[in-house]
Amino acid sequence: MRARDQDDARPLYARVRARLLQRIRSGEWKPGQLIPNEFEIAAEFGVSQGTARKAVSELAAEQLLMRRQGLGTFVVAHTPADVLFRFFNMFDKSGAPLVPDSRDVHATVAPHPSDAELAALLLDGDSPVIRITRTRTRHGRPFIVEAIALPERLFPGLAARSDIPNTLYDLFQRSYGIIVVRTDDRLTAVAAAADEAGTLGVAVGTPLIKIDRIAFTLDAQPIEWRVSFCHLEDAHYLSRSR
Amino acid sequence: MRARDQDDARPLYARVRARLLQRIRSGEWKPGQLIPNEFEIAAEFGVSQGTARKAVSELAAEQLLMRRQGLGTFVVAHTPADVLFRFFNMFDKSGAPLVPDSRDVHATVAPHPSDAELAALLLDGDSPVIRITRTRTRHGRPFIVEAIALPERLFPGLAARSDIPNTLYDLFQRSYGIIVVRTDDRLTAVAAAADEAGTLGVAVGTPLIKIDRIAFTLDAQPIEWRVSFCHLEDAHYLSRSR
DNA sequence: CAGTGGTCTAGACCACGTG
DNA sequence: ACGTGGTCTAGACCACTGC
Repeated sequence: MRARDQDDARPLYARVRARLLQRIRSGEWKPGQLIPNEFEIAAEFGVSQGTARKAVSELAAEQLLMRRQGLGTFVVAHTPADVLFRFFNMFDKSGAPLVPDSRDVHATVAPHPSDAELAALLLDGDSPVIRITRTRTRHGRPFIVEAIALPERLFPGLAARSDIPNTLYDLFQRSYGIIVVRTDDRLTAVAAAADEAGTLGVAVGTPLIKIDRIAFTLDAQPIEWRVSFCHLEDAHYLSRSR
Repeated sequence: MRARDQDDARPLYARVRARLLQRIRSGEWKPGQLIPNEFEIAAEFGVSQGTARKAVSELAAEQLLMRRQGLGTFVVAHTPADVLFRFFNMFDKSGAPLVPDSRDVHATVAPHPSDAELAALLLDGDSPVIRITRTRTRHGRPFIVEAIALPERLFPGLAARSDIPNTLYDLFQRSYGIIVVRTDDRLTAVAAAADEAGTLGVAVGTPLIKIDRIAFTLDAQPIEWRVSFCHLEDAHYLSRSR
């Protein structure tokens, strides 16, 4: 790889990075797999170890690769615990993370998206949509009711599974090769309507946190739209800015 | 600086970083100031340019230094706009940031902290506390009422100022040399009580977002405790996870 | 022990912003 | 034209892991 190719003005490390990323995204390198060491990558692309290292470092900083000194570098394989820790932002009074369970999970496929789904997921009008509803519990008591919309094209057969798990993002990676790298949660306070109040066991009008979430993949494509109504007793949603 | 001093097992770049940080924190390098270039830093500490660069890069990644290619590296000087963009997480329906104003600002000094202030700010019982209350408006209409507590020791004279500004964190840096690097917001939904409802012009019982915020300095010390009650019409709080 | 990621060097050249 | 940050190299040694 020559420095500054005519058609690609990016630095060398950025081009190496892009090609490594492609291997992760395409599934050529699978979750959990050991990738070649820095000298092998350097040799393959005809760059120095330092340049290969910088490419790997960026992907590690984005949590797509995981380095372990003395062992090697691996493609991340998200576990349910990873996903909860990273994207589930609710904690109890003492600061301990809430560990939700799911119940009453229903999944259907709609042949056409609603207007809201179309806008949230940037679909066209003919794209089927998977709709999942579920109730999430804490110590056996319901505290979240949520509705999830997914593009069916990217998750074929998901709606028919009898084993839709509690944490979805690790399933997205394991079974569909889709890595969620970012979520945007829009929070508002709303009064519980009759149906939410019934499911959550609270009075109509009880203040709830409404979370309107879009999850994004590597290339910033919206991959999931999720609306959750949360009744947080002795708990809170934590947002950290830095 | 020899590699791996006896008393300091950290890498060279980490030790250089620590000494640069000290200069920022102590005010030896002031906000907005141009710092020496990478070769000068390298020469001063007896390391290579690459090592100096790594130290500077980490501080730039933490937003304590600002690099401008061709110009130099500067100590960050937060402007009110910076602070809003970085730590004020509210947006309207179209995704545009809300720009709040402040009114009815009242500041007092209490000789002893309340139990809650003591716990939030990790104070001892004899530390005076500055208490600020204010109403924040949007298009001239109140939408947030908040109460702020600060350790008086770190902000001497602040309560007596007649010009407490709308954005506080840039004042903290400019006038007191304290840089806020992280905020933790704990969000819950609550029903408006009589006083909040009155100030915000909503019915008692209206669902509000309550934000319980702790702001932290460089060394992870809590520096501000702020409780805000927010009435977000056609707006939301945005939390991004990655 | 061998092999990996992590640190460090000395020097070179490139790209950008200012004067 | 000059000085800055940004990239890149070739080579060295350190620190950790597992056999």
